[in-house]
Amino acid sequence: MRPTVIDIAREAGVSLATVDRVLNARPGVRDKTIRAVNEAIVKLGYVRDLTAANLARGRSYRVAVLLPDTESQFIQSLADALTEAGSAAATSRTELKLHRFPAEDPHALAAVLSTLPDRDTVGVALMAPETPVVRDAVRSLRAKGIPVVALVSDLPNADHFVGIDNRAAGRTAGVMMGRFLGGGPGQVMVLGQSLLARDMIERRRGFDEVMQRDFPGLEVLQSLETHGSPATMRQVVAEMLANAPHVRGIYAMGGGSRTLTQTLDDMGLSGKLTVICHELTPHVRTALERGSITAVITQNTGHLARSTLRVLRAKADNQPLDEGQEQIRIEIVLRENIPPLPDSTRPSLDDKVA
Amino acid sequence: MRPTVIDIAREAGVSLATVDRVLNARPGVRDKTIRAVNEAIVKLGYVRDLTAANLARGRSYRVAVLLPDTESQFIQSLADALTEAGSAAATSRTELKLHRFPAEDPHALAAVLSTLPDRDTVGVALMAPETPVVRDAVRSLRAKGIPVVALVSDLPNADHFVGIDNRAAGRTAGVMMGRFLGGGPGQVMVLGQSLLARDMIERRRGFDEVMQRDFPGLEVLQSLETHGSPATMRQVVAEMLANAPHVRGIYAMGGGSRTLTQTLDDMGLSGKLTVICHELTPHVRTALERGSITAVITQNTGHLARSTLRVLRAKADNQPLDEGQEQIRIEIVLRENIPPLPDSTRPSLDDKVA
DNA sequence: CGGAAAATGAGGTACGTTCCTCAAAATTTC
DNA sequence: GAAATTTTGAGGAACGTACCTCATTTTCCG
Repeated sequence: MRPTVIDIAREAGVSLATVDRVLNARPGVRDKTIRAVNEAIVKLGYVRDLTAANLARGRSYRVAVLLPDTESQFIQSLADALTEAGSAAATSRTELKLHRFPAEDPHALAAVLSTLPDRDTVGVALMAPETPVVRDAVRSLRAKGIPVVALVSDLPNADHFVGIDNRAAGRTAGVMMGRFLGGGPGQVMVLGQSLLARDMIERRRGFDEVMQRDFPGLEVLQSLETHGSPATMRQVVAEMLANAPHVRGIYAMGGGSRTLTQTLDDMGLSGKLTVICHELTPHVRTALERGSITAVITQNTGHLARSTLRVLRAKADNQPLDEGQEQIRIEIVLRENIPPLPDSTRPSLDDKVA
Repeated sequence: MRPTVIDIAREAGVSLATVDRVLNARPGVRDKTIRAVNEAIVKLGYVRDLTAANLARGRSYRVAVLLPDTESQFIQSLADALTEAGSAAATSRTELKLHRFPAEDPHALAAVLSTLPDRDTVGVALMAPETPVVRDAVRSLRAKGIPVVALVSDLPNADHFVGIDNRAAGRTAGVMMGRFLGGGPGQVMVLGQSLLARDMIERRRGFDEVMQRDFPGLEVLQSLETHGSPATMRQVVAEMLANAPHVRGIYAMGGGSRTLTQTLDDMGLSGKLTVICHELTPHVRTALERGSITAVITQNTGHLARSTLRVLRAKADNQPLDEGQEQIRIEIVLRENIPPLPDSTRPSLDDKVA
């Protein structure tokens, strides 16, 4: 059997109360006694049973996640993943509340944030651009002792960032583009919804870095902003393709992949260009299968969601993180390694619904 | 507050004992009563507190993992990951025992397996080739109600497989090779330690599939077996390169990447060929950075380890799996997206060691 | 309708920890 | 060495669930 606090008390020759004081760093214990207890802990290899501890503490983790209400498949998929991770975590005293806020209204966001402390929320995850309002709201939460996690797009004053290294993601897109085009010659188009968000800037920087250094034979054209509007996208792409006769690749840094592939389809260019984009949404999946998108740089929303919960819980408990586990991978998806949609086919030992 | 069994009892108008019988599927309750309880559960949104349940059950998960004692960096990294995952899981009543067995001696393996039931092990994970001895051992464990998980290389009679889809991995390697070589012309060499293990066979199959279908301009040479011996590897590669003048790419399906890059270095070919291999070991990492390996298809050992534990626990509890989470990704690593080695740099709310 | 069988209730103990109170012992201070 | 202070001990209640026993009620069957 695993040793319990009682074993520690016996081994250290002290009472249970004292062991408890040491374990929970409560005052009123002599150094000498603390040492004795710690030695017993080491000697017996005691490991605190967190499930029992949480039960006794009556601790439960109320966590809030705030996402913009943009109608993007990626955000939708992230929201779904969060909801699922939340309900899976319900069995372990964790409760996740998902809020959506109007993307263009930072004040609405701030308003939601300010109500959280009342409902004893132990942590907040936030996907939002870095505006002064957001920055202040984050600061104020942290001042109240509530940890804040930045989701997908980093916020420098958050406690932790859950998402990929976007600079590296841009570099990865760069190598793929460069190698797939055989190093040149040719031109490459770069598209982005908005060139202001931190993640876009970093992707572009990483992409350029690699293209300049490793593929000087390829000319990277100026970034085009599409503002999330299908019409703009269509117009901008058509114009560019008309003016730049040697375009062989397109790097779509974020969003709008649906409109992009449709535009290319309409122009009869589908499959003729090397197209690299971000986020493996359902639509991008089929585009990959059809061959109208060549490669996708993506981050797994399930992983993002679970990591968010784990990190918030760890922060709430002031426990260290398993950095390796929280490192969100930059995944490269080609037609040949599209992750299968989950479905289980294995026989089980026993099929009763427990 | 979250509803508890007591609330359910009150709501359903039955006693606590009855609720308990329903929750734990014990006999002696009328259908009508079962229905009433379940309605109360739904109505109040009751979620069983697993931490309390496990505590009450006195349940603890003793899990055994068996790895061959091969001195491969991949296996070493897997062993490390398992040990780490094991100690992280210790706080939640899980105990992992790691066994190593002589790779060429299936009987030693069987011997270890047969001792496990005595020590009330609730599940076993196993990385081993599919021999008759192993097959029987697995069958016998399952007959005793102990779930068995196949690690890295699949065993058809296991309860679950933790690892990547090796056929898809081979296909992925194929597309990368094909595209990086611009579709041809040229020759591609394929190396494997042993062409008998299930994972190797599947990788080869996937690779060929893609090469034949999508890159007919590239000639894939016959697979070469290296048997894990550096000398053989060296000889085989040298011979092949001498006989096949148009080799532009090498696909190393498993193991021996260290010897391979060294051989290429010695021959002055480093960086001149497109080399794709498997598993991001420390050595492969540096080879990627130096440019002597072009791309790596890998599976994350941390993920493998954690998934193994989660799956075994779920199987032991007869609970459903989160298929999405247990899906091990086929990761593509290039020089530009090498995952950073973990190190934390964020400021924390508070630095005390809790 | 009576008796047997099945279903339910009441109550208790246990899991390993937290956190509390109050008393007793040890140590420090003057 | 007595008083003040600090440290320690003993014990108990609680967290939410599991699982046990024994008594009581309800239902079923002939």
